[in-house]
Amino acid sequence: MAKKQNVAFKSIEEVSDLWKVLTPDQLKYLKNNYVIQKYKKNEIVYCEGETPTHVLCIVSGKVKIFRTGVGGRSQIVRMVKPCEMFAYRAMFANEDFVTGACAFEPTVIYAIPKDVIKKLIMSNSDLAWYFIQDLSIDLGIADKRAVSLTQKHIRGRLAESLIFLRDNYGVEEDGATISIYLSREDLANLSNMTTSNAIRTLSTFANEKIIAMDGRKIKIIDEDQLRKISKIG
Amino acid sequence: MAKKQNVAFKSIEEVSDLWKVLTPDQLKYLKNNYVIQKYKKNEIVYCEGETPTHVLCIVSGKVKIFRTGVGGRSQIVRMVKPCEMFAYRAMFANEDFVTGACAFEPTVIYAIPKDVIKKLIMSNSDLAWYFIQDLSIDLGIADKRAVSLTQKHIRGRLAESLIFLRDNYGVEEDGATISIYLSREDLANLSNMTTSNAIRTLSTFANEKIIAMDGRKIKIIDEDQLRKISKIG
DNA sequence: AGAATCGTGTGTTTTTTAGCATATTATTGC
DNA sequence: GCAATAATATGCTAAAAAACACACGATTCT
Repeated sequence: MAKKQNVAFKSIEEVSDLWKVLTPDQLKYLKNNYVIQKYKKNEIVYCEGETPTHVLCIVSGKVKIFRTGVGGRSQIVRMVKPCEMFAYRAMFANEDFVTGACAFEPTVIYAIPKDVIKKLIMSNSDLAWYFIQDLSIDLGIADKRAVSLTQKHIRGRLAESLIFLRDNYGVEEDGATISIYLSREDLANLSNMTTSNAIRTLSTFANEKIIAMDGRKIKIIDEDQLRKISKIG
Repeated sequence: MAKKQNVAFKSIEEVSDLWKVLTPDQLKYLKNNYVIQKYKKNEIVYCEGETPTHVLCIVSGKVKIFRTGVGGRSQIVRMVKPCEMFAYRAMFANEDFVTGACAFEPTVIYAIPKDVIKKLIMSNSDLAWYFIQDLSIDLGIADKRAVSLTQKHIRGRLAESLIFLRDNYGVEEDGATISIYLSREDLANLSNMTTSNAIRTLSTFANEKIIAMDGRKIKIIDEDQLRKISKIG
């Protein structure tokens, strides 16, 4: 805590290749009109029910998008990593947020006001096409996830989550440890199960030498087996 | 079967207000480039794994979008009614279909080739914005559905489906009978339960005077109670 | 018309998973 | 450094839902 961190962040056009489709004038307009937001670990970015005002783009850090269901039980519906955008679904649909967002770790975000992003989309068809593609990909993921989460058994759902985390966040130098450390509760909320069952099933996987655990670090030992468990459900 | 039906269908700009955003030239281009498809009851429109070639717009009829999960169990992920479009998600995401589509009843569809709709989107920002909105709305519905389907109990899920069907397809002249007749199996696939449980729970609702049934016709008698059951899960 | 198939309805059993209780170990705050 | 709190772990019980079995009426097919 001694040194005040005052690192220069990547500029907005470095964060995402997306902005390469903008004309010089459009890029200038964007650069004059975004703001930087910083969030601490476990800090809420926005809440369910709020009205969206900005499209958000992660510079560094990780964010979970969750929805509170019956009896306050929370489900993680998406996870966002650097260079990815979020908070645009509700804005584009002209709705209030149906999900909340919370930083997993210290996170830096570029926030682009609603009217700025809308003007850019309406004046740049490549940018519009990007969002159409992005939303279409997300909707496909949501459709697949809904079926997995409802039809697979606990082991299958947890295996799928572990593979998802590995594919999305990558692994550390050892080539096996998943590069994101989730609490058992988050892992449960991502896999549609109770925390107890997440803990229990992780232990079983460890006993079966499919994974190894060290606190929140999870190392995938037998990926084939994990994929098999995910597939058969 | 005696008379050959050769009714003139609504023209494409009558089917959806969407096309009002097109310029006269764009509308002409569209009208020169779509084809009509007809499907019988229970006929497949497209299969999981196929490559999309056309955006589809329902003129008349009803279509279910489903996904086959673990052990061949089918889940209905969306339902489409007249004036609505479908089959565009996979196309825009540049993926093969992750879902299949099947006509509930005799259905007439206008099919717009991929390159035609893409050209129109790229040359008309209002059209692009329409699809951005539409996809955003669908993604919100998918997010909410995933949580409902996983967290609510059988009664809550079935109640939610019945309300969804009423809100989406409306009611008949009596003001209570839902204007779509699904098999018990489809109702089960929509509500993430087995056919037996759909049948059983419908009977329970009928005994509790929340609904009344006559074959596949379902009449909602106590809407407040149904909404309550859906809400508490 | 009769056989076969399909959709519907109902009871019973078994599996899966949530819920709860409780212990133990980390982490955080003062 | 120590108390308070949160996270992890594990066993037991109860509830929910699937699976299975079987009966019956309505359609469809030949």
